[in-house]
Amino acid sequence: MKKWIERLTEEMSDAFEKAGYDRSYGKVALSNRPDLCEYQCNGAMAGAKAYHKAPIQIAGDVVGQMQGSSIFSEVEAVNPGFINLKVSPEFLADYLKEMAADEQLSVEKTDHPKTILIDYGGPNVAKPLHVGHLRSAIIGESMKRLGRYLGHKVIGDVHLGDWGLQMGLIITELKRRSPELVYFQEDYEGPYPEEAPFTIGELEEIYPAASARSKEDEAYKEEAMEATHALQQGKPGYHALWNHILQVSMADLKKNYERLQVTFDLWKKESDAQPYIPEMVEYLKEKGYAHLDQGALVVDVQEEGDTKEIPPCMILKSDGASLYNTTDLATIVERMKLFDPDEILYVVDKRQELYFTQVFRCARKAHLVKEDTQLSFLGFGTMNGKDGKPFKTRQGGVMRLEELMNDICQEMYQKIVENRSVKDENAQETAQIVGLSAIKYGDLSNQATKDYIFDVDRFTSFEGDTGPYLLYTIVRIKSILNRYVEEGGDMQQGSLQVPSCESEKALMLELVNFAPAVEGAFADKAPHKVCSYLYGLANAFNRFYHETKILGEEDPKQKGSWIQLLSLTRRVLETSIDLLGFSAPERM
RNA sequence: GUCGCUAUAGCUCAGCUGGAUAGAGCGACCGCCUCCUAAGCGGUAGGCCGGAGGUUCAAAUCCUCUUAGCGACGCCA
Repeated sequence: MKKWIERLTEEMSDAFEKAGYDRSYGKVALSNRPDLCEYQCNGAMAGAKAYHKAPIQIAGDVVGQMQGSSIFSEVEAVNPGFINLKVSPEFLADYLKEMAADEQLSVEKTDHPKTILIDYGGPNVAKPLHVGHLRSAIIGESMKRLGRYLGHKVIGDVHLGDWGLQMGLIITELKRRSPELVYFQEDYEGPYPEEAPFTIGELEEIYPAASARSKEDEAYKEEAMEATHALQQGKPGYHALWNHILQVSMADLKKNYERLQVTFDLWKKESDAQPYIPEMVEYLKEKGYAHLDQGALVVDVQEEGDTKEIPPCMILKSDGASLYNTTDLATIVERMKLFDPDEILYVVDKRQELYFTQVFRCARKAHLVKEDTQLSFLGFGTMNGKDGKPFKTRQGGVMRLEELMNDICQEMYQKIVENRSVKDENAQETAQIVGLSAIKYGDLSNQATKDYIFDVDRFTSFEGDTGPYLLYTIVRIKSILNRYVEEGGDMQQGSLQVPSCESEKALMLELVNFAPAVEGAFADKAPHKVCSYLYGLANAFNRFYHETKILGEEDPKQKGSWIQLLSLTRRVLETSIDLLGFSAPERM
């Protein structure tokens, strides 16, 4: 079905054409003066120069062609040359009926489905998730859902960091604490125990301890580097330990991501890309893409037209060791081989932008990807505390994700309990749902690319532009619809009618904007566009709600129409929050 | 130093493919629960859109310069 705004524009373009002007001037846009009109067309002013006529004259000519339009009920030319439009109520109601009948709520699936691989995890094993991982997970998850809704094949990859010095550090610290373990005995030939010699809690304590020690003790650091190397060479005892670390850590990560309603299709890790490195390096050398510079193997990525110097992309360090770049490039090779994606999207901290520019250029230059494979970067800003500095715990340490979620959900629980007169057995569960909406909406409603202030008080205050407000709106609708059914109403009955009042029409006009909001959000990699749409829709509904006694309506036709409108509103709201990555409870 | 990002109401943020009177939320103030959840709704006050030039019939939006904050800039990831 043809998009709403396209239909309006088509009607307007026809009028321009009939009046003797180019139809390209007929572009219709949402009004920025809602007090005057619903939609507007500014084409008359744009065309004034080309036709050497006063804008108002052109506007008048066009308006003259639009009498009896079935799409617009009011058309008016005003100075200096605006064309103000109001949509015909019948046309609006008909469109919404189509929308309600459409599984996809009038969002068309793309004609050109792409395979898109999104990299939006990036946690390191053995380190707990902290708030730094929050944005990547939340934004990436939303992009994944948006892409799928639009018909793309989207693959989410957590891309675990499991291959750096951190592993050597943990092994070294374990050895220091429990040298008697079989993993450290040179003459031991296995088999190694099934059970890990540590819990996730211990692991999380071991890593920071090791990291701190390595900074003070040079010999210790040396040992850790050797352990890292030995692990990478496949030393059996270390490999067995690495496996334990991975298993224990992944189980914990999965639990945490699940709580965030963030799911990955792939749990690939840096180590998976390692086998691709030797061949890739050989290829880069052989084809002449890479050369030695100051002892390191690099690929030049400077391009004409650059306003600044882009340092070469380093493939191997001067000591011959691989580094992050190597792994990232090898990961691209691996992904191309396994999934042949049309696009790889990295959702990472924006400070890595230059780095990824280098990697992308290198991959493209060396033809590690196809000519038309897009490599894209969604760089997000820092999540700051109220003081404008990176978010910390009260003690000044790094805030663990689990801790943050517990705090917020606890806060939510208090509010729910305070608000309920009757005891709600599901209060804890509801608190989790509402808490998650607060966190996710709080994050996503800000532009991804900017730093933002995560103000716990604000997000837990539940007023205004927040996740809980949206959930509250949905719960309200659910409650009315449930009662309607309880009272013997039939949800299948009833047909949308022409709006009965101004606030109802406003609500209907909001509903129509669902498709462009979703499409725009995905195209611009900007989930906050869904948020602002959602907030506008919730506002429009609440206004309508306050003016209308839905269940008390005497006229069955009118009541049935409103029920249909509520049902559609609910679907749009619930679909939208699902695209953002959270859901609504039954009651709150 | 070079390059990039940011600057909009007291606070937190939208708006930036140029259009009419720059919008929300919070906070402040004033109203609204015999009625489907008041975690709601309506209203008032609050702005040289960092500054200066320029392009244009029209600039928060585009261009140049400038100030301030943040960030990135080969052997970390």
